[in-house]
Amino acid sequence: MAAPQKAHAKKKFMEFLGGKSLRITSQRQAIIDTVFNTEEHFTAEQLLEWSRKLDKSVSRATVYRTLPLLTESGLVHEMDFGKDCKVYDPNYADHPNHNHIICQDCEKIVEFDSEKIEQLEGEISHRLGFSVKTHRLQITGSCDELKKLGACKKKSSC
Amino acid sequence: MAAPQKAHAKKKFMEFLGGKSLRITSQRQAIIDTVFNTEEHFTAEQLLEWSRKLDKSVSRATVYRTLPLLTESGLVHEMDFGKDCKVYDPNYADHPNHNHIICQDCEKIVEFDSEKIEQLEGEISHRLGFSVKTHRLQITGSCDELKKLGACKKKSSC
DNA sequence: ATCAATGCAAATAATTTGCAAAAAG
DNA sequence: CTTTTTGCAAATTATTTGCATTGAT
Repeated sequence: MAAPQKAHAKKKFMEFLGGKSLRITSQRQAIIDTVFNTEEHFTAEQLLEWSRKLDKSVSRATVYRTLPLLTESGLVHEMDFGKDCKVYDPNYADHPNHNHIICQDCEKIVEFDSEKIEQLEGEISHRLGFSVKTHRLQITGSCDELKKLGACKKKSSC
Repeated sequence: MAAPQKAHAKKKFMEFLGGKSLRITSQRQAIIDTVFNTEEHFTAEQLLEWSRKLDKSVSRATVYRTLPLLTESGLVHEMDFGKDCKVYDPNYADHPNHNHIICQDCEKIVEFDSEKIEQLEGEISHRLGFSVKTHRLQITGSCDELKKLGACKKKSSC
């Protein structure tokens, strides 16, 4: 269950680095291993913390310098959930068009795909004279847990 | 063309303030008049600038203290278009569920409604065990101007 | 050797806040 | 009078950057 997931994405990112003659240092390796070993969204601060478990020498600056590379590669997306800090989503290699639904109470995030919505987006955009490059759909609401148990535990990342 | 639009929204916001026994000072009045007189999205800095044309004494702090009231009332929404600063949208009184399509080059923003998408969102959310509270759909792409003229002028707010 | 990458600490930039003075009810 | 609001300037917070040093190729 903990074995290296997203091996494909990791490899792709290494190639991305190579293509720009950027080096794979031990710090970057730790960051990459962390990113492509989780399905969870994370903040810069969390990534720092997690990466340091693999390599104590990872600094905040290096995390902040690596994040733009990850997003530029398209394998990680920068998200905004209305918090003060940015959140990063490592699941775009598998599901390049996925959407998010977030519980307003516990901040649980569920990802889903919808071809129908995608298609409608395309039609409407075309009608308005746009050709679609990216789309981002976020729904917020209450999750089952809240309805059943009366409350779901709050979380907060930054 | 310049006459007070959104008179209804403005009135609603005044009532919202009254309900919380908050006062309508001259500075707040200038800010409110500005907000409900435009269809455009704006940043805190722009709101400050525009409000000062109505009342020189409006300060940055007051703008920043008034914005949360505007969003709390639901008449203005805080948006995030991946820029460093937040953008505010004053068009939610008329179209409470509208979506955005943004040109990646000139940052032109077009708003649109889609009942079909809304319905799909509801169905999917329900299937995933969520009841929808809000939804936010942003599409980015290239606008006609770019395709026809080869380029559309870039803009940047912050 | 050469050029990229690092950690550190200082710098940014948007937003927030403490406080004493001013204004509203 | 009492309570809210203001402007100012200082504080906060996430993120970025300059620089001298270290590490990869």
